[in-house]
Amino acid sequence: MGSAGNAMLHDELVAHLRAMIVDGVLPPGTRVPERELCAKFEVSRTPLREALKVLAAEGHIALLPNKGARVTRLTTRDVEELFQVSGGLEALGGELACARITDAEIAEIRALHAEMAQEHARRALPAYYALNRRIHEAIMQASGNKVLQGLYEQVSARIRRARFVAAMPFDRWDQAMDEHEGILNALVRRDGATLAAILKQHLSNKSKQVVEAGFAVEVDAAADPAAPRRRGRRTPPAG
Amino acid sequence: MGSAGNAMLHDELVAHLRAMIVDGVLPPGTRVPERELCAKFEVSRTPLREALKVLAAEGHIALLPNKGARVTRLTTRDVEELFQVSGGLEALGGELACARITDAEIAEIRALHAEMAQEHARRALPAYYALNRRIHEAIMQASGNKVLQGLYEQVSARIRRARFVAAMPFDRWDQAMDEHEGILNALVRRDGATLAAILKQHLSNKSKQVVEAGFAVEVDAAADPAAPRRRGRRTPPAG
DNA sequence: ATATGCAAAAATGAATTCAATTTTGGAACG
DNA sequence: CGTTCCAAAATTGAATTCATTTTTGCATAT
Repeated sequence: MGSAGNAMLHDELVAHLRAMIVDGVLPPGTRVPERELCAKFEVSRTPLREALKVLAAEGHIALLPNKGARVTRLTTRDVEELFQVSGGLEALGGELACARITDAEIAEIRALHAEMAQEHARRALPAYYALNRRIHEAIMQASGNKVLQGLYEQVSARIRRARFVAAMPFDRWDQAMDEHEGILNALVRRDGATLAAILKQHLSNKSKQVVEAGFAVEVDAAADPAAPRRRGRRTPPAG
Repeated sequence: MGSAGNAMLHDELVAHLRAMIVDGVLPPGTRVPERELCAKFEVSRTPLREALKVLAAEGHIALLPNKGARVTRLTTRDVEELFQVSGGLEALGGELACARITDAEIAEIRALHAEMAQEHARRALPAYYALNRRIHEAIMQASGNKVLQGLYEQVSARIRRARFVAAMPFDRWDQAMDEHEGILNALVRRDGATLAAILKQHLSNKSKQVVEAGFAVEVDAAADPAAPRRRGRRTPPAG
């Protein structure tokens, strides 16, 4: 058997493949090399194909009949729609959270917020993003609604696939930090309506920034299926 | 081959199974008889199991390791959470719809509303429900956000699985109709904030009603897995 | 030299086969 | 009479096999 045991197989496979897509190991537009992955994971095609169906249902890959699986490419419209939905989900989550969040949970978020402010001050973007994500997830957690958390995670993963980490103008970054001050404030005051409004605006602003930045800065050109391929042609003669 | 041709197989299978679950042909808690369904649909286990994985990812069935698939049972908490999320999604959809809905679309919704009022007046619950659903879907459609529509459809399907059609007190029914008057009004005025608020309240009220009514009135007792089974015991001797 | 056509190779979709776990039926025992 | 244990049957999870479609490589014709 494989070195990792076999107690999971299907679920692990789905999670692993999803991570590969979300983290950009399989860039948007790439064909999913079924046989390679089978070899890599040391499983047969059956569980792998089951995993592909699930990921297709989640919107991460497209299944073209008789033409294999491709990592879906996000259009500008997709990104805008996803951010809109994320805004709605986070607004709801924030509102619910205000009604039931504990002081301990707030303290934890406050600590994350302080850490994030530090990273903002030293212009450490990846660290800032990691903490930013943890804050938003903590608020969702505090909503107490598992269904909501699940959908948010789904939408978040789809958004995260567009790796727009690179471009973040300083003025926009400062603005985002200000918005987060407002988020923490509203949370402390348990002001659900205000928190919801700020979160929605926050996501809307983020959407604008991402779209304006092009949001696809780090796709691998080699993975572009639109690139023309030569067929049955050798290297041109040198002399 | 089968009488239905084979151009679809997988997708059709998923849709068909999902419909069977949502429509209550496979009641909550029932084991999904894999072999029977294979015979019924005239397919092998491979595509059927792929469909089961997808439905599991959508939350319609639970996959117990080595113990088969079961149609998920909705707890009271599940219902409350699903209605909360649905309220959030519909609020967002209504808000977006107000910003872009056309007069023609409003006219169509107004017509549906009038029809629904008729059914309300004559106390025809199933017809009322059908029109009610079409109205909510039309608003979502008018939002212009495909991602939102998809998630709403997913959540809606999960809610619809609890068939609570039976119990609807008249006073609550009248109240729901009033709320729908408000919905139509806000839509005509393109008042997104108000529409969002009404929709959220509408769904919250519906949730309360459904939970209070028990929301599981028509589950088949024979499908209850909690029922104790006898093992290796014959009928007791009569004399 | 380029374009067209055809056969070989590869990839996909689904059925079948195989191994392992769980459930069932009944026999032995207390 | 009830309980426990074990073997047989059924069910599940995964690998392999088979048929079909698509893609590729090369030969041929214009």
